[in-house]
Amino acid sequence: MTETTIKDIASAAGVAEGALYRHYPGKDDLAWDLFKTHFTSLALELDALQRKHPTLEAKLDTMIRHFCAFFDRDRTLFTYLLLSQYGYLARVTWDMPNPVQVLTDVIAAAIKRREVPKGDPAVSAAMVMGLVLQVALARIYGRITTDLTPLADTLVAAAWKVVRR
Amino acid sequence: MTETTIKDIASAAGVAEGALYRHYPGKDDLAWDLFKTHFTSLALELDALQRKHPTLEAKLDTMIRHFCAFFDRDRTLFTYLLLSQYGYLARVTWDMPNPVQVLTDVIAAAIKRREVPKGDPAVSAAMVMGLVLQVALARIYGRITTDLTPLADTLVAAAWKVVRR
Amino acid sequence: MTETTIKDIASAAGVAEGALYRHYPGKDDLAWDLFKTHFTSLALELDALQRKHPTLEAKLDTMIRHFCAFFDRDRTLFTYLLLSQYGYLARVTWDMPNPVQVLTDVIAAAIKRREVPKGDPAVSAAMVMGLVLQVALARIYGRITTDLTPLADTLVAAAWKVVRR
Amino acid sequence: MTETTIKDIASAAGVAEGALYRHYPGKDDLAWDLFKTHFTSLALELDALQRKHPTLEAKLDTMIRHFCAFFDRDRTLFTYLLLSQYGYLARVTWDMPNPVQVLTDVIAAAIKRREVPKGDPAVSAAMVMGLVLQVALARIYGRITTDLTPLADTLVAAAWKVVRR
DNA sequence: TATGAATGAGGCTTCATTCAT
DNA sequence: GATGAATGAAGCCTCATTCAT
Repeated sequence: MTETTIKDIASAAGVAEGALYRHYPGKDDLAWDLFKTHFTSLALELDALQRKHPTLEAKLDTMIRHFCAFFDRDRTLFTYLLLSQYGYLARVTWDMPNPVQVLTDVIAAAIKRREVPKGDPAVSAAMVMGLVLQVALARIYGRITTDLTPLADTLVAAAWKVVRR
Repeated sequence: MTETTIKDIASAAGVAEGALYRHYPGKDDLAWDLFKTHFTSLALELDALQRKHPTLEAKLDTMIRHFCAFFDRDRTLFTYLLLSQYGYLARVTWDMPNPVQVLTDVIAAAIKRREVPKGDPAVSAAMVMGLVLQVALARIYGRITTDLTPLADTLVAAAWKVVRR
Repeated sequence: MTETTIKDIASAAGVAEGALYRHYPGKDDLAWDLFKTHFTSLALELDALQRKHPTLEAKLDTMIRHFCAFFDRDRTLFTYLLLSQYGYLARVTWDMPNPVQVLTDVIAAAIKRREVPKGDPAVSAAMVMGLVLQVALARIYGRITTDLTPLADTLVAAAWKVVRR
Repeated sequence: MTETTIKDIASAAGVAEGALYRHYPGKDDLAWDLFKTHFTSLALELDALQRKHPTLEAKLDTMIRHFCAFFDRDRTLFTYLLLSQYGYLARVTWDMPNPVQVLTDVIAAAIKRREVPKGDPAVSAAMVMGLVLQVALARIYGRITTDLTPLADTLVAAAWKVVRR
């Protein structure tokens, strides 16, 4: 967020501006760290969840519900991640835990074991991701007024249809 | 774009900084006008296209193909719209032509004439929108290497499944 | 006036900005010329008037009445001269016709012919000048609501007392 | 002063440009505050002095001498106040301490107790003010070379004659 | 010769970063 | 270790001046 100043962040954190520089070399590092931490966490959580289920359908179900719950629980953080993603996606490296990658891998595995038909898993993953994120965005901008959790069934069903191609 | 300076914009436009102020009151107005102009155009184009077709399936088909073609033709502009949307979506008023609204209206009409089952058209529209935009984003960030047009069939099929619920 | 732009001046004069540069090398020259012209004129007028009268008392009378009439007739111009004087007084040279100098000379002559007692004529001239100008200023800023002409008697009487020391 | 830049002010104050914005919202506020502070102080000082004396003659005497001393002591500040007054007089409100108002009140009171004849006190105050200020101005522009204090007797005498009408 | 759009230097202001306390 | 005032680079904007039409 370029329109958020260090002063804002510091006072939100309840410390003085200078104190932040004891923990981070600069503003950008701070923001990137914030993004990376939660982006990574989310990926790890999703991955842990999907491992508990054998089929893609069940994996999608648990991951999407987690997403919805996360959104409804901490909208501020989710919004931050969503709105700042464009600034940071370019520096997400391949070795970093990554929600999109988790999704892609899960789909690729399902294709391999013929649970779903062939097709670029990256495309499927993007479609599923978009499905959910855009609904979240619609909620943020008030085009939808329901929380995301009540929509989870709809989203899961849609996602499943999409990956089955 | 906060990281784009007036100087950058001016030199990209081949004029001096001051010249921009003859056309726009300030930087923000310039950026907003740029966004609004193309955002509105896109909505009007999509609307004109959908009117030529009777069924939702055909309407989605033509609109999504238009999207893909737009993306492949002018990636720079599309990227600008996509990346700057978060900053401007909040000031899009209900009377402005709006791609999401076009999609929503089209789906609502299809529900009314029982072409597709009931369901919140705003949610369906968001899902379809997300489907396409996230694939575009994946292309921008290199997770997908194909152009969008070759993926149009896939996207249309996915969108159609999603709206049928 | 630093807060008056060339554009303002041009449109007030009913011409385009560029046209002014055909007559003046620059903005400053224009403003200085405007000041000098009227400043000089005023001095010449005052001088012509004072010559018609033999005594200092009569000279002051006619000059002050002229001042008052000028103020009441063209307040805009007078205000411009008054408010811009500080910016230009420094470049008024000794050979330029100058209202203060006229006043000073007139007083010096009266001292010489013993019409009034000795004393620095520059000080007397300043006092008389101030007497009148500050009342004009009070009028401009609304501390006084009468025009200046009705106050001429008062001003003349005051000025006369002041120069008699 | 439009020709004084923030940089000038800052370096004159021995700080960097940005530091000023911790104390003032903007350049104009800074200049206005500087003016207001000293304008007000002067009024309060003059008022305190005049209260110590019973007659208008004595009040004028002490106030004018104070003026002269102020001028001779801090010519830079006095010049600033004098030259910038035109820009700020318009925003001097009636409830602000004001040297001209002090003078006006003092004269009005003297009229009431019949120390001096009737007449608009605002006009008398303007004349006295002008008397002194114009001599100060003449000093600033070099038309007079004496300091003001040696001229105090002259100024007081002139002022007294003026208010007696 | 007049027009007014374009130029660009220079001013005001913001804010990430530093550093004395 | 924390604070927050000071720093100063860099951005936005204004406007005197130029110049193609």
